[in-house]
Amino acid sequence: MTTFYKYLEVAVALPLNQTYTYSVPDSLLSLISIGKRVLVPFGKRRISGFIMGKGENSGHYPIKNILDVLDESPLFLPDIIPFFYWISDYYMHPIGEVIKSALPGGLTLTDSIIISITPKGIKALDSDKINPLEKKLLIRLQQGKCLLKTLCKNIEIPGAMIHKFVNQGWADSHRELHGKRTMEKTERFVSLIRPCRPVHGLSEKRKEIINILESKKDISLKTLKEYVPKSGQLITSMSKQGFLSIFPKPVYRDPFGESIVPDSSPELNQEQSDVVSKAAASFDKGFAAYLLAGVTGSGKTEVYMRLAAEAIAKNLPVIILVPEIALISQMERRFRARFGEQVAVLHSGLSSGERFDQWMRIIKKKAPIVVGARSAVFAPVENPGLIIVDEEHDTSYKQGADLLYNARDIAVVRAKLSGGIVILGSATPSVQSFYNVRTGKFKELALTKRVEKRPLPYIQIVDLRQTRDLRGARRFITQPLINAVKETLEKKEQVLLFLNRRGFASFPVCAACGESIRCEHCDITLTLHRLAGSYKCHYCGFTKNAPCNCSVCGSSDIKHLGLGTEKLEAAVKALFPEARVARMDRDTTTRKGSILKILKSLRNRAVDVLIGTQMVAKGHDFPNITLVGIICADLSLSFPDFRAGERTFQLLAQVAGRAGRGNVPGRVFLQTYAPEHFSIIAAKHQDFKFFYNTEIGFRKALNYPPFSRIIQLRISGKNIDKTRETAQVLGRLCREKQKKNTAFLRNIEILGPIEAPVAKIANQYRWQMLIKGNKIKELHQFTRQVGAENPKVFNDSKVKVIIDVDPFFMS
DNA sequence: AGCACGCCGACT
DNA sequence: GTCGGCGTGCTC
Repeated sequence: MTTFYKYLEVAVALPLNQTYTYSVPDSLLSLISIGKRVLVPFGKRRISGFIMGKGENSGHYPIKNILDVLDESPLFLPDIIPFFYWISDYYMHPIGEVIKSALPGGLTLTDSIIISITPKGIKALDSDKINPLEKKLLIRLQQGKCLLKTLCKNIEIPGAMIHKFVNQGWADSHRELHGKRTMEKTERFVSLIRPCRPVHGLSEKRKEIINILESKKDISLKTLKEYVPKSGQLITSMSKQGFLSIFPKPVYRDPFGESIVPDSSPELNQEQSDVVSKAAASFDKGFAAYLLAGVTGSGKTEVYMRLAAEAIAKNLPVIILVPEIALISQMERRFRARFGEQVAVLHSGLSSGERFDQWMRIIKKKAPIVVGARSAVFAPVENPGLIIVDEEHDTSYKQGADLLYNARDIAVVRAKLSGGIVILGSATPSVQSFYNVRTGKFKELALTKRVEKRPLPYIQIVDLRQTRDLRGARRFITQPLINAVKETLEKKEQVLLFLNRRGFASFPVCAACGESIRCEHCDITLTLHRLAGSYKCHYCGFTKNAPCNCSVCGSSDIKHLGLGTEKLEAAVKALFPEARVARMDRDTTTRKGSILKILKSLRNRAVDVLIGTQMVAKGHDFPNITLVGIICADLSLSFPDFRAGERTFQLLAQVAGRAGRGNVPGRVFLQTYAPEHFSIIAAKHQDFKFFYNTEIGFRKALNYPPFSRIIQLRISGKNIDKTRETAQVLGRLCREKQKKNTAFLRNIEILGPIEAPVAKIANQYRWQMLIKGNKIKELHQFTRQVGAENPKVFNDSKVKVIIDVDPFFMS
């Protein structure tokens, strides 16, 4: 693998749209290979960069030597580099930052300036010629050296004064590297140095230790101490006496807490084996994309596992993407039961060390199957032969910060680049993916039958408009639902109540003056969390003690309008005092393992009624739930986003699918103010095709995706006027650019700029603009040109402009 | 991103 | 007159 490149092409993790050429000193030549990090001089700094390949000495500028090679083995393989460049190009994101986002975190290092005091500075402290500010700085420095950045932030001292100190010789400034050089974990191990015969004459404890060490090559100090209690002191002294040695040894961090009983593959039904054989037939035959539309409970996971088995039998690595951690652990358990040690996992629930270890296991080809969250699309397998994206419609595949990629979309790209096959699975496919089936881009695979022939639940729509006048709890839990809950509880079966909003009340309003209680940093009302005794902002996290008086008129008479899961919980407890109620939302599941705890108590029948937000909608297996109540189906329908209908349908269909997964058929009550809305009707009939056919008509009429493509520009800044101004300038620049080019004028539509639906979040004023067109290439070209011609607008430190290609959330 | 260079306002 | 603000430009 070693590559004797004299010159290297290096990508640095900075917002720069190019790579840089470095030369390699002879001493480091043998250490070079693509995918390793190198430490390079960059301007006055030293930073880490990634080796992308062979560089050229063009002779146009002097080339610097790299300073060091930071990795023993590469972090990525050459085959993934075209994928990185594709992403950098498509999402208009600097290549170095793309790689940084793709790799496990904590690997980039930079150096920063350290300031320390000199003897001359200490002497100056005694002088009476210094002013109080200077004294303050000297006293701080006397306590120890300090980062320049921290110094400026913590003590309010102008940076210039620090420079003056350095010039006067009172302080010294030098650079130190930050970040870990290696992420390997070591533990202290003990081994015997020389045989200690005879052992008689030694104490019992010594004999015991020697016996253990003789039977093993080495043993971790921790384990040895467990075998021989209270031996810590003794081991140390034995090592000092030269009997044994204590040394650090790299250990592998095991993220799999418990071992799992192996399973064997069950018999597939006809449909499942058809799907498997159809997809498996295209292994080794180049790129192919499939949409696997399978109703809930149709055994998609088993299909995934069979295909994975076929792939690794052909030596093709497999990646399985699952939208979130709670579901990953389910998927992971099933894959590990089948494939054991061949499975690696990658998700944010791992510690950074565990994550790194899994990464290295994959790259060293010890685990051909990777199960993980969206970032696992970057898993360092070589030329993946099969990529599976489970619940492909799920919005959490879209990364919301930094590099704004959609893992589902780039999974298709990665499969294409590696000539593998990709399978997108869902019970409620996205409009985009099904459109790709209709246009022949994807092939359709279908699972229409539930395994063990479980019937689909019966879904009844309850029109909330008829019950509007009722007061109290019955206002949002209607009589038919109350009756059904009662019946279900009497039969000792379990109930799931779904409400997609957490907290107690989302709209606290003053009864005296009508003013609502608002966030101090966002343009939004606060939500009362009664259990926590506070009002919380769901956008920035701001909290305020509750109860509190109206900030405008001082009245203490606050009405708590708006419904959340906490209020629902209180209402259920009032209506069914003997029922055992549990709530599952972000507030009750912050601690690690709390989701599993709730699921466990549900399985053990320690809970009768589960109340939850969309967290409960996602694929969890609730075997004893026979009744699902959807408290308000319309909450997601009113979002100012063209995908609101799609999300609503998906959410409702998924929640309804939670009912009756055991042997008992389920019932669903779907409460809504819009019973005639097609998303609701489609959800009632669990009819994806009906939903699609209606929705696609609207998309076409309004020229929304999948018929068009969108690039969103998000403008945000602390200053209300400057932000508005930048947004408007940007709008004008885009329109002027458009006018100069007939193709742009014909093919591109510019919408906005407008103020974002939530105009301020965390003290940032927000504007947005859409660039819409039928060809993504043209949108890229247009946006890139506008960006290149107006770098000042796009790189302003006061007002940030974010480019989001294929935006998911329009608010 | 961070760091240096360079050009205008309020202080010794 | 200088110190120090931050706009502009560059990093192999």
